[in-house]
Amino acid sequence: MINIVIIEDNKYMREGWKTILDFEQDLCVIAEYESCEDAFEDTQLAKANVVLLDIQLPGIHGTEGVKIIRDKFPHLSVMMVTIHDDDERIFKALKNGAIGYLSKKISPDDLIDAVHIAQNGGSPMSPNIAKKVISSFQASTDVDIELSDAEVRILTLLAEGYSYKGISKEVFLSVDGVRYHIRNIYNKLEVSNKSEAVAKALRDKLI
Amino acid sequence: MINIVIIEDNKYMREGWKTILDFEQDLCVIAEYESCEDAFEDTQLAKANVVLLDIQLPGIHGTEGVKIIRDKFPHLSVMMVTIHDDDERIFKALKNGAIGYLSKKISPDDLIDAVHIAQNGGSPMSPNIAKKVISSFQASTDVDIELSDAEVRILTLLAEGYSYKGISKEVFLSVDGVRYHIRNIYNKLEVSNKSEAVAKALRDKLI
DNA sequence: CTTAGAACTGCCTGAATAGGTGGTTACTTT
DNA sequence: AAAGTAACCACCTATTCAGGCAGTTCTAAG
Repeated sequence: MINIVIIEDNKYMREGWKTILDFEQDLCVIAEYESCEDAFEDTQLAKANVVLLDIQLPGIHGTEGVKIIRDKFPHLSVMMVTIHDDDERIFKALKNGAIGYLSKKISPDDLIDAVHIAQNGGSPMSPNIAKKVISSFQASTDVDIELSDAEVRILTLLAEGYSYKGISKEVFLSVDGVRYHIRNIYNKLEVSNKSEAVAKALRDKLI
Repeated sequence: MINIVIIEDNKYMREGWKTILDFEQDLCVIAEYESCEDAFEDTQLAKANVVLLDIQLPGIHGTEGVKIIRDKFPHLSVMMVTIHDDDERIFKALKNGAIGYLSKKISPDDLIDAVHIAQNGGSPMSPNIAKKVISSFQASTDVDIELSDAEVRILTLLAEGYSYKGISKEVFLSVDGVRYHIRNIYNKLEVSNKSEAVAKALRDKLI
C-alpha cells in the first residue's frame, strides 16, 4: 500500500487527485493540506510514502517546503506539481530534493503511474519538464570552444587550486610553459583571470 | 508524418521496433542501419525527424554518434536506447545532444509515445534514467556548507572575474572588508585561493 | 626551400592575492 | 556589567598572477 499526502491550496485540484488516487487498490490518500505549515502541524507526513506538493503555495513556497520535508522525513518521495514550467523553480525544487516534477495538466492514468514510479525509485517527469532538465545538461555555448588536451589538463588543475608552479610540476613544463597555455585558455574563453576561467569552464562543461 | 531512422546493431531489436512503429498511422521508419557509419554513408538521415540510436554500437559509439548527427542535422531529435543505465554514458550522450533516453525494455506503447513526445519538443526518459539525471542535480555535499548572503554575493563576483578592488566597489566595502569575507569563505570551503573556491562553489551549487 | 604556426622557454614589471596580526564597533549572551 | 562574537577596517610581507615582448625548436604546407 502506498500512502499519499497532498499539499495543494486549490480545493478542486486536491479533491480531484484524491478521487483519482483513492480509486486505486494500492493507493491511499491519508491526508490533504492547504499549505506546508498545516502539514507540519499534523502528524500524517510521518506515515506517508509519497507527497504531492504544489509549487505555488500560500506561506512556505513549495520549493522551500520540499527541503523541510526532506530534512524531517528523508524516506519520503516528494513530487512537485505545477502549472507553470518556470526553469528557476524547477531547478530549485530538484536541488532541494524533489524526485519528480509533474505538470498539473497530467492525465489521471499518468498521475497514478507517476506515484508508482516514485515509489519504485524512479523519477516521474512530464516530458516538457524533462526537456528543460536535459537542456541544462547540454553545453550552453552556441559557439563551441575547443580546448586542447593540455589546456583541459591545466584548467582542471587550476580548478583544484594549483598555482602555476604546482601545475608546472604536474605537467612537466616550465612555469612559463604553463603560462603559455593559460594565456591561450584566456583568449579562447575570453576571460582574464583564473577564477573567471574556471567558472566559465565549469559552467560550459569544458572540464 | 514522423519519419524515423533506427540505428541498432541487433537485427531482432531493429525489426521489432520497425514493426511496432510502422504499425502506427503517423509514424514511418524510413531507414535502418547497423552502425553510425552506415547511416552517414546513406542519405536518409536528412529526411528523418526522429532517430532511435543504440548506445553500444560497433565502430562509432552511440555517445559520439549523437554528436556527429546533431552537427550534421541539427533539426533531428535523437533518442538514445540502452540496456545498461550507466551514469557516465547517460551524461555523455545528453551532453552531446540527445533529447531522450530510453531503456530497451520499454513497452511498445511507451515507445510510440516516446516518438510523439520527442517530435513535440519534449524529452522522453525512462523513470530510472530520469532518477539518475535528477540525482546529479541535487547538492552533492553530505555536510552542507552554509554561506552568508555577503559571502554568496562576493563568491559570485569572484566567479565573474572581479578583483578584490572591483568587488569592494560593487558591495560598498573596503578591500579589506572584502578580504574578511573571502577569508571566511576559504575556511568554510576548506580552500586557499580564488579558483578553487569558485570551482567548489559551482560544483556544490553554492552559487 | 622558405614560410608559417604551434608549442614551448625566458625575463621584466606592476598589480593582485594570501596569510598574519591587530583594532573598532555594535549586538547578544551570561 | 563583562565577555563574546560577528562584521568590518588597516597594515605588512611574501608569493602569485597577468600582460608585454623576445627567442627557440619542430613540423607541416606552399
